[in-house]
Amino acid sequence: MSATPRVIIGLSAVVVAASGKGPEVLLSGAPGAIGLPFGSFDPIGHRTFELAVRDFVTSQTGFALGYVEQLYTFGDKGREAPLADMGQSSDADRVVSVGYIALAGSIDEGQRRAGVWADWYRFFPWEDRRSEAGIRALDLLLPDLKAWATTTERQSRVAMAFGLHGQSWQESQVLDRFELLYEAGLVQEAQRDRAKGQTQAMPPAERTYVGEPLVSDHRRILATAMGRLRAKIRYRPIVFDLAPARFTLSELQDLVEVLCGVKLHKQNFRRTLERSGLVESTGAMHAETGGRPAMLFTRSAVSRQAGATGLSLPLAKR
Amino acid sequence: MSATPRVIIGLSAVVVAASGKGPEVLLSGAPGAIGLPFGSFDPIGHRTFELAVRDFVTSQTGFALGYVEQLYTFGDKGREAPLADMGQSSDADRVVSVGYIALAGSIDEGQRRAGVWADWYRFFPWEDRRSEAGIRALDLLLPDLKAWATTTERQSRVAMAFGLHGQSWQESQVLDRFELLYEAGLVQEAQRDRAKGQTQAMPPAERTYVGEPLVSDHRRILATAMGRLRAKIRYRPIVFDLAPARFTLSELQDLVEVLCGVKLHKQNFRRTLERSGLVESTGAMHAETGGRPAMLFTRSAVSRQAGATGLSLPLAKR
DNA sequence: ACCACTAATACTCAATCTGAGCATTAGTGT
DNA sequence: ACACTAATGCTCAGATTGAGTATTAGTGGT
Repeated sequence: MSATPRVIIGLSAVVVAASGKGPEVLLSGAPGAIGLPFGSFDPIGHRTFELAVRDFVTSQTGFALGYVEQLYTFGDKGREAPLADMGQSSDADRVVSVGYIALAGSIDEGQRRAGVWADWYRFFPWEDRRSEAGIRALDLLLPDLKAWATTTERQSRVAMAFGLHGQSWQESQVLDRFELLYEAGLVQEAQRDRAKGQTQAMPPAERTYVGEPLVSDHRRILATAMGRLRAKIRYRPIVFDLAPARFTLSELQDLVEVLCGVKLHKQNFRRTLERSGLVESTGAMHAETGGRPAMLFTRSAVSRQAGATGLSLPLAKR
Repeated sequence: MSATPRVIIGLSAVVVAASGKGPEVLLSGAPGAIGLPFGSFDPIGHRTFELAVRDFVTSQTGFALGYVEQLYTFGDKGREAPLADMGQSSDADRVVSVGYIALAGSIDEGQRRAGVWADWYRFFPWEDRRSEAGIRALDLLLPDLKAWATTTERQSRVAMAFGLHGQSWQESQVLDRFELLYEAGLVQEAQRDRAKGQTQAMPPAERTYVGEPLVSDHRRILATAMGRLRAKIRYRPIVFDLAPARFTLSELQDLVEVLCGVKLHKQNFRRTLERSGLVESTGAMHAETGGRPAMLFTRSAVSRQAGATGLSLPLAKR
């Protein structure tokens, strides 16, 4: 049994930060081969995965991570393209990657410039239902998706995932949507992975894709993270790990909206939020917006307790 | 970098089935060294983890799994005791185990006897808040827990996890509770893991423990699975993967109660359930209970859709 | 000092959901 | 026909939501 090829455990981290305008993820790699921060797990040096993740993210990017949570372990053969720059996996090795989500809190311009951050909607334009660009992105994809959906099973999956035919758009089904686009060949990774088996490079595709690709299966990992984060907002107070220490309710709402890609009903958002007891007002005000000054809030002690719930998301009408 | 010790990927499965009276998990191993079904992942033969899990569970136990979901990847050093019967990991190897939950549906007596099934409350008596035995189990532990909680931080963790001081009992915090008991040395694994480093075996403990131990960190894996399952019941219609094809609402309620270890308010349970549209009545009746015959229901098409929600759990008063 | 403008905050109202019970059946066994 | 036992039905008040309308308290000119 010792002739088995090695298994290499890679760790990838989806590090999310909120920077004034939106959710941004930390990237690494050279142009053309951009991916998530990725490190390999050293069975001797690292006692736990989590420590290893904190470790390599900090040493690669200088950030100290706050909240860290294991995401998923990706082990499918064939889905990952070889990571060119790792230089330590031979063909015979099997790379299994344990993905982590980390929330880096709210970062300032300085920190922002220190790392390579990108708005996550660059990779998933269709996930932003608030912007014109997002709506347009989905409109571009839908005809092709529908053309691909030749069976009823496919049709119903598409309808569910993308909220067609009266189904509602579920912001957390990011992965389902990505998987469908992948299967339908509408994201670049699909073509790349198909080509991989062959010796000859495929001719460059005619197709212009919507959304930028990432190295290996990192876009899938990112989709998983987005979905998890969006779902978790509803049942655990994690937004506060992305928000600054003091914030106005509008800022918090903006943050949630941009993470979930949807518009919320303002008055109802504040109402449920204040009732929840997750925030408490500091005395201070914030008057930089040109309107009535807003109260500054902080997360309350309640929000730090183990069983604390998340936010309700009162969607705004059309 | 090629001198690294090998990493071995183990797969462990928490296979849950509902057998008339309660949730049962599939076990394997010899008496005294009971654990979860465990297999090691073969990087060549297995294309995906999920296939590997289905594969080894079926070959080890004869069951075909239904719903399968990845649980967590456990990689902490020191938490796992060596698995005696694996015989393929040398001391230098690092075993990382990817845990899966699988729901085996509703099993009959024949299937039940074919495998080694155990009521999961054998390992977590305190998790059953409906039975006298469960209440008593917790009462036995609380004094020791309180004695251990010397700092305010510990006290508040204990209070949160076990629903003391007005905090409510959260059925899904199974892992938090187990971790606290472990840290407090109130479960057998704690003592075993501490003894592991030493050459001499520790003298047998005087203490009588509440709840049976499992091999390696399998009880922790099981706790994770229970927590996940209990939480998931609320937001995804997974109960139906444990219920028989046709069931009465009382049977379904029983199933949920036993999984979550709490009593529910009957009328309200049926009300929300019927409103949810997750079930639909077959015409048939079931009259074996000695009372008014009950309508037999099935899960509806809605309950199979991607975005379908779970059940609400209207707790019954004291 | 006064006015227009812009967000932030306050209130309202109806439609739903929930928590708790009380009341009515439709079988089974005698 | 009668007692018993679950399964169903119904009711009511209190809390939560979805959607708006109505007031503020600053800011930037004039």
